[in-house]
Amino acid sequence: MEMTGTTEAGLIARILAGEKELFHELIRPYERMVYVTLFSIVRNETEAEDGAQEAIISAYRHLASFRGDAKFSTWLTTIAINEGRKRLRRTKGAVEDSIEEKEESHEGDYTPAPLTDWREIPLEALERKELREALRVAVTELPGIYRQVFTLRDLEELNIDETAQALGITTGAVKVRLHRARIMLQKRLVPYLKTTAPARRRFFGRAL
DNA sequence: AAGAGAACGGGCACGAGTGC
DNA sequence: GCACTCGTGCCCGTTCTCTT
Repeated sequence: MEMTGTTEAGLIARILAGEKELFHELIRPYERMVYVTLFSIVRNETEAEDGAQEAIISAYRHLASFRGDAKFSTWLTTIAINEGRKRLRRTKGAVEDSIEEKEESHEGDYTPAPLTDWREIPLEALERKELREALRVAVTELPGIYRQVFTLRDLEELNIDETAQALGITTGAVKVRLHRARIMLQKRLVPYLKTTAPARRRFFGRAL
């Protein structure tokens, strides 16, 4: 997922200079990240796929406005988050940030077909299929503010600062939300983790 | 290779805000 | 007034980087 700054900056410059076909090369390493970010907000696969497409198109259209102050991935994540919030407002007809609320409508819509991305979580230690499924469900059921931080930080592996920038919150808030998200997940997954202590330690650290 | 300092991340205590 | 949620500030441990 990492690209060197020079290569990335060079690609962007060439795209802006007219080599539009290079945009695919620029965006490819981040496609999965955009989708997972969208999914963490809308919690609906179809909406996440559509939103990811829209976010990528939006990134292309607004590429000239990328100043390079932050990493491209952070900028792209912000676009994905905004797209997700827009879709959430549209589908719910509710106020912004209603993602914190219990989302009855989406819970009804949600189909639990496995996300490919979940197999790539640092869960090689979590051998049991049922545990992986339980974790996926547990994360899906986290309150929105915690789910977003957990997704960006622990699944997308953004650092604290990038996560804070993407969500428009302080680094302190990121740390606390992440800590609390892990504790919530821990409580939900205790029955599944009893026999996988090493995995528990690796994934949840001292929270367990 | 070893030590020093910086950077980063985790976690706790505390206070503010909110709903009952 | 109390319980609960949330964010801020601070401290501590770990990892990384630089210097000798």
